[in-house]
Amino acid sequence: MPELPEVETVRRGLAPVMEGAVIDRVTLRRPDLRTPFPPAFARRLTGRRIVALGRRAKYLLADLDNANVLVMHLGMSGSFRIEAGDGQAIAGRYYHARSTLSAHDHVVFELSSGARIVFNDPRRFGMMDLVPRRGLEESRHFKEMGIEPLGNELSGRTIATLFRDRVAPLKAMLLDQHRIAGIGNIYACEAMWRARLSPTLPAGRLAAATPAARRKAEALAAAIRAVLEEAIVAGGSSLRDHRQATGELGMFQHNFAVYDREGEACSRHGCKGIIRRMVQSGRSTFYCPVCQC
DNA sequence: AAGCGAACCTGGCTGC
DNA sequence: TGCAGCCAGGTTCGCT
Repeated sequence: MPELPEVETVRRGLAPVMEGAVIDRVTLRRPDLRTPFPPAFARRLTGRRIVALGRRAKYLLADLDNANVLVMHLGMSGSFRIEAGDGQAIAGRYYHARSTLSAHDHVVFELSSGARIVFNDPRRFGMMDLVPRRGLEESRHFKEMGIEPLGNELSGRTIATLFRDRVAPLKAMLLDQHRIAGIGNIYACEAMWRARLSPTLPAGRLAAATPAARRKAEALAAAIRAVLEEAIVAGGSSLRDHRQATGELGMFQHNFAVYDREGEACSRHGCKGIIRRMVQSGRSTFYCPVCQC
């Protein structure tokens, strides 16, 4: 499911009920997700107050009052849902009533606010870990992680530096979390279309010392920033199963220019192209063969 | 070392 | 209706 905009949407949904709440009880309904839960995971969380809920790339970070951070990743199919007692408002809003847990509800957090937070993940590519706040940046999840695309670092110059001498296709570089972190298959396709760049362009070409290359790198940086920001405003993209933690659907899928639109007309003004699908490093790439060159 | 492909796991959809 | 095959928003490992 979730790329940066979906994770940010989930964070914004969870923050009002999690921040300031104490974790009364944690239930693990299986021993692992993609990786095992760390030792004594539930016990170490119990009784802790959640100070803040943050995000780094596609990771959610719950800061705890004992200087540890609960690190969570949604993988491909992970989602959170917020439940409350019947008719009980939390932080001024109503949530779904408590439901019977289903087979893929793997983790349940019961909070002092009365909220119950359920993590569901059919494919179990998600992950949870507990890491000391000091040294978080050096932990295995974040040590090699690339820049935050909505932060100040992203620019044409940065892209040129990150892609210099790389011969791999642009699409593969955008998916490489060690360079820019948070972009996934949908937003890589959408950003390349917005910047009118070919997915097969050797990424290093954007680092050439020519005005044209500089313009392309700037266009790509602007496109990445714009598409991620617009998607966040729309509550992310709901394809099969992504929902916001509040249960609402994201709406950005209606704004896709290329993703999952094979065979449709390119929507760029004046372009007569037909959207095509190709496979790059095992993933579908959607693009317009006419205006992305 | 960089760049691929495969693997992890389940469910939904398509076509026979 | 049943079943095989393919595809899916991510990450990591292992092979060239």
